[in-house]
Amino acid sequence: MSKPVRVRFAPSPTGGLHIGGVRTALFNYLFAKKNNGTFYLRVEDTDQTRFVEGAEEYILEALEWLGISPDETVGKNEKFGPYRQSERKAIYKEYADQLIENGWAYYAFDTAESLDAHRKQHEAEGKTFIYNWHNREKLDTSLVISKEETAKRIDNGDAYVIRFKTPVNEILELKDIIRGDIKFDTNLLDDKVLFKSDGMPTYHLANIVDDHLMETSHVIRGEEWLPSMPLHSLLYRAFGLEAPEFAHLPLILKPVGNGKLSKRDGDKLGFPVFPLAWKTAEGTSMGYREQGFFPEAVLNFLALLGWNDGTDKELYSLEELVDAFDLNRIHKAGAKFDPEKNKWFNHQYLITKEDDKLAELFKVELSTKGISTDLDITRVVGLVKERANFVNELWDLSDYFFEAPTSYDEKASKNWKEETPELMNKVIVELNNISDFTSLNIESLLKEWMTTNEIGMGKVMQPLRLSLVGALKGPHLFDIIEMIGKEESIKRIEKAIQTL
RNA sequence: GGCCCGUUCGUCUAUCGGUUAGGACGCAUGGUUUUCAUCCAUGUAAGAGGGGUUCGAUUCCCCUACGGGCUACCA
Repeated sequence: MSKPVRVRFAPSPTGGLHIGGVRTALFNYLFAKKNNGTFYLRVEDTDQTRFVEGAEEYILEALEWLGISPDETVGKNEKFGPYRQSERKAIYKEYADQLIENGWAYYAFDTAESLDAHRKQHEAEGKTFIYNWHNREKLDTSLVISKEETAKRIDNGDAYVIRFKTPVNEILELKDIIRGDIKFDTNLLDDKVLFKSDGMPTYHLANIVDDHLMETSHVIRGEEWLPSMPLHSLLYRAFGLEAPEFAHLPLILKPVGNGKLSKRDGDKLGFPVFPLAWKTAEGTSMGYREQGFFPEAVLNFLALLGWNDGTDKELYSLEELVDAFDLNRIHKAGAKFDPEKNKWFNHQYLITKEDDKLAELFKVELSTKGISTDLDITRVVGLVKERANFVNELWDLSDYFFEAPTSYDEKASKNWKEETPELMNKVIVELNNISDFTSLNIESLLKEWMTTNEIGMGKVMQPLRLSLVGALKGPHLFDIIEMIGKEESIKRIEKAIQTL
């Protein structure tokens, strides 16, 4: 256990970073920091057909927004660079050749069409086609022709791939940190393609070579990779290398219905599955950032999806997560994504944020709305923030501070009785007489007036709120009166008298 | 179809053989706020089924069911 901890997040730049990928990155980050190790990012772009412009930049930007940027990656501390697999082609070829040399791999000349035909035929007969020991010598491979013949075909330009020669009759007993011991029968494995005819390695080869060269100590990845673990383990053996430790994370499932969370679910169900908005030809998928989520809240929620430290604690800063994190305490089963709880986390972060920090964010909103004001925004935010889940809800919760109501809530208007206008006119008189126009003072003077004249509080307070706010909602009424001022308050009451 | 992983309240989860099966989200009710929200209190609701092992199983083993993943010259 003296080997330094080095873990990686290895996404493919094929689109926006999915929320499941974010969690994988987070758990890698937490594990690295917990163990004073290194968290690096490697770009797995070996499939040129699926490359998407801008995806790599998006991933880095997303991690940066979340505050879990890698220590090493493309263009940053390239200790074992390059960190883009497409730029490491020559390395993989060397390793593939080494495997051929040692008899761990072979050339296969089958065309995609002929393999397809084989599969279809097997399917028609109710059988499964597996490319492995039981048929590899009946197919078009270097195993059944001479070295010279093989070399000749390659020189001729015949398209070939390099396949792994999976050993036979062996039960592999592998260990996963989260799942414990897992057994695989090598006879059921297929001879996976390691090196493609386009000169690029497949994921499997590149992954093993790079994890070794980049001195990876632990491979923490999604459960969808569990079936590849025997192949990867065998590859390490073939290279005479010690395998890193493995931990396969449970998947994040759809909130409703069956299956794992997909990129399309978010827009369909009204919550983001991307950290940042992601634009494609078909449209833009919403992002956590754009929806007003705080990165801390997203991380906190994600961390608790499938992991907990055994206590009842739920709110963790990133530092606290690092401190408490333990791979062994990750739940084995997949977890359904819960948009409601996700919101709750954001609410928790919002109400504990300092008012002036929130005010800064809110001012941006206000200026895009073209609102200019002399009001103390920090105080406004402080008065309404506990009603909000997101910064972008602040406006709807506080618009009456900035603009007089243009309509009155229908239900609440029932509180406007026949005698109300007369009462409200008296309130105007009282307000006019107050010189020290502070919330506390207004409150005590008005209440005093109501008690001495034996006027029921409800008869005054409800219509008054309706006049000023337009509905029966909002913070302490006298705070509102002080904030908008004597003149504006009276104006609004007069308008209500006319309108209602 | 084959292989692998999984299964505690609606959801996220605690429990490492003996508990009134705990917490959180959600929902409901009550209190506070003569508003709304916050907050507080209370309630709601769970060990997939069947076999074992054991004095005793949610916990260990097996079977079934169900859920999930993989099964490409994609990652």
